[in-house]
Amino acid sequence: MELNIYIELLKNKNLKVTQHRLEILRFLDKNRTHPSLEQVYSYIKEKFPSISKMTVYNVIDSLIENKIINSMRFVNSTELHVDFEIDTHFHFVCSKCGHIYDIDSELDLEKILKNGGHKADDYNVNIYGVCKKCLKK
Amino acid sequence: MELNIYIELLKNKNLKVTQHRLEILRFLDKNRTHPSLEQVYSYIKEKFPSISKMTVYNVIDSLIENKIINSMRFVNSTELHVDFEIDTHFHFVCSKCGHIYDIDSELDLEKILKNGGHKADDYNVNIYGVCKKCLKK
DNA sequence: TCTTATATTGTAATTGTTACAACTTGGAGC
DNA sequence: GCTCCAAGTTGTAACAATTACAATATAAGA
Ligand SMILES: [Mn+2]
Ligand SMILES: [Mn+2]
Ligand SMILES: [Zn+2]
Ligand SMILES: [Zn+2]
Repeated sequence: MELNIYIELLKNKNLKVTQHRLEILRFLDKNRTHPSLEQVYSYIKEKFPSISKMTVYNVIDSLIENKIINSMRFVNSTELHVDFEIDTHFHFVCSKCGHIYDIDSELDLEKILKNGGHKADDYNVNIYGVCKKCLKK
Repeated sequence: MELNIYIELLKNKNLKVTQHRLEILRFLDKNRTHPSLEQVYSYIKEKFPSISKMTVYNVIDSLIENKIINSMRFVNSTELHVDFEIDTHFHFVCSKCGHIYDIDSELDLEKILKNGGHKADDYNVNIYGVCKKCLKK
């Protein structure tokens, strides 16, 4: 059963395996649209009508903190967005349709931070513009 | 008089030259620390004690919209930050001291978006980690 | 100086996030 | 399985960032 994937992700980080965490992980895995917390909450509420929004915040926090998922903010949005994909990639945000595209690319941090002395853990690259689809209209 | 620089920036975009806009521009030019709106408001209130926070939002909005200044959000902060510098560069955010460093680098958008069909206007690169100074402690 | 489009203001509403304390539950050890 | 406790969940309330809006004031062109 595929749920085992998520169970392992959690166990590897010594996180308790709860129904909420499993369902949120599954949702994020199947929906790679970079949903906001509100969107995660809307979805999860259908499965667990009595779930608290605080639980969504808590679950997401623990997943981010343990690097099981990624998070990002965009200039034009006031809320945190999350991404099941943790491997390095960029994002393209369309100002017309709002869609957030994955862009397969990565930074050469070594080169960029050359002799600057800073130690990087992570990064986000957000590109803003008009997407292919919207350009065709 | 140096204020002329800011007056021209505004006139070139057909924006009215107001004391508030001038003072906010001067503040951002002299303080390249990527302040949040709250920080801009705190400062400007000393010069214009009766200024409304809404004016700060309006001024900043108009400056961003007209590409006179830049704006960005960081995953660990809930508020918009602004930057007088509009030329392309990256940012490094220290998780210890919170300082936001400018990193002199740029993306090769052509290469990154190759045949993807999207049209980019702008981008933000945020790198997270521990800065030089904090590493020395 | 007059006029008008634009900017400012204050207030209130909305939205996103955090704090906290009481209650519940997963899973380790028996 | 049963017991126990650390970790997770819940609800509520506070707080913070942002937006909406309508009334008033002002910059700048005629
Ligand atoms: Mn992604
Ligand atoms: Mn900068
Ligand atoms: Zn689009
Ligand atoms: Zn630091």
